Amino acid sequence: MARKLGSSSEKTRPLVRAAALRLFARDGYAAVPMRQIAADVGVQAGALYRYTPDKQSLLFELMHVHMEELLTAWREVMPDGSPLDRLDAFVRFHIHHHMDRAEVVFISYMELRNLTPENFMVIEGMRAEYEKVLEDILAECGVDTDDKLTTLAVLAMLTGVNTWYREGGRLGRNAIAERYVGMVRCLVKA
Amino acid sequence: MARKLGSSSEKTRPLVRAAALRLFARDGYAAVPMRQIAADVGVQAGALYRYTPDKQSLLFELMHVHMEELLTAWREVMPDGSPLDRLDAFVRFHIHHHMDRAEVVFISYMELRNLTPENFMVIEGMRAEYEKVLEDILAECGVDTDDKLTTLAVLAMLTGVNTWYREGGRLGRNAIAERYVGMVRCLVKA
DNA sequence: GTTGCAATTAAACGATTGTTCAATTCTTTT
DNA sequence: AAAAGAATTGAACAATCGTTTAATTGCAAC
Repeated sequence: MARKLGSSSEKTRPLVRAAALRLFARDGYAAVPMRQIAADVGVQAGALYRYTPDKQSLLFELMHVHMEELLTAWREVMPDGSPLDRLDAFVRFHIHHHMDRAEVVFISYMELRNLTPENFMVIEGMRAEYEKVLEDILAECGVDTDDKLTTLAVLAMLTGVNTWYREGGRLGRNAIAERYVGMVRCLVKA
Repeated sequence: MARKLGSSSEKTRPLVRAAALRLFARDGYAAVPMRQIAADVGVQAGALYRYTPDKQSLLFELMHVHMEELLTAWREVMPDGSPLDRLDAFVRFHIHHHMDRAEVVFISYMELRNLTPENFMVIEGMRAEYEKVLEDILAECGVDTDDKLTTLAVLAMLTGVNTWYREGGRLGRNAIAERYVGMVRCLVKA
């Protein structure tokens, strides 16, 4: 017996999230009034509070769901092969993810300081977990990971794609990913 | 005949800038009330308007002065040697700058969208100019810069140091810079 | 069609925002 | 010491913020 989502509430909730995501990404969390999110959904401000307890939860849930999806998506894609294969796979995964989910990725980097301390710790923990994924792969590839410099440098390079990639550019998504694969391979061999 | 800076005004202006810089970097432009900047300086909110026409100008001037100093500082340091020498020098310059002036660098990346459109265009132009510096060096080094991917990847990698470096870490500033020099050299050779 | 509940509105709340300004204090000059 | 000017205050401004709530609408079941 499938659970029906017939109620208006269940149809509107995703719209609220989508509007918050779009506006937070465009103008920044602090600069977006609840009234503007409401207007985007086509509703009055008070109605939003049926779908979220407050503005902070709206931000936190966007980031939390995203980080969970990021971590589980990698676990599903992670191959069993050699360390170098895993590194290539990680680069492709990271690049594609950062192009496909540009808005929520952007928020997850930019709005960290607008989280309450408790919420920040949760997200920060998951971010560290993801960072550890790359660190372990690099270590298996023979990179010295005593200090995190190489790990952070590679991650910064890869994450940078999020700030400049726009759909319809000259290079296709796969071409971009392969270019990054090449660069990371080069860094690992040295 | 040297111009004296005896007036209270000329002594307070830098304090206002310093407080704004510190607070904008810590909490974000939109989250910092003028009253908090005033409190940091040890003054009432109204007094701030002797030193800045409005809050936006406070942000813009911080970023504008910074970008000007960044561009002129490079011109003074830029060596005459081979392209590869210039590349090494640029990496060292960029890394040291991003460690030394962490707060204003951080603001210049994070608060772009809180600039008015006119102010944004000014800063964006200077950012593009700085990007062009690296692009030209890479081109001279034989890197294919038809698309900006390599340039942006290198720049993102280098700029990343701003997010994790903290004074008193395990690695010294020079050691960090030389590690980045090594990585960029490796990327250029491939 | 009436009852009952879910969803929404419109208005209001107190707090806070950037900014202004007359009144006051401080500093310098004469 | 008096006068002038600069600097600062403290109060007020209108606007806007996140959030609450009583009243109203919309919709489903009987």
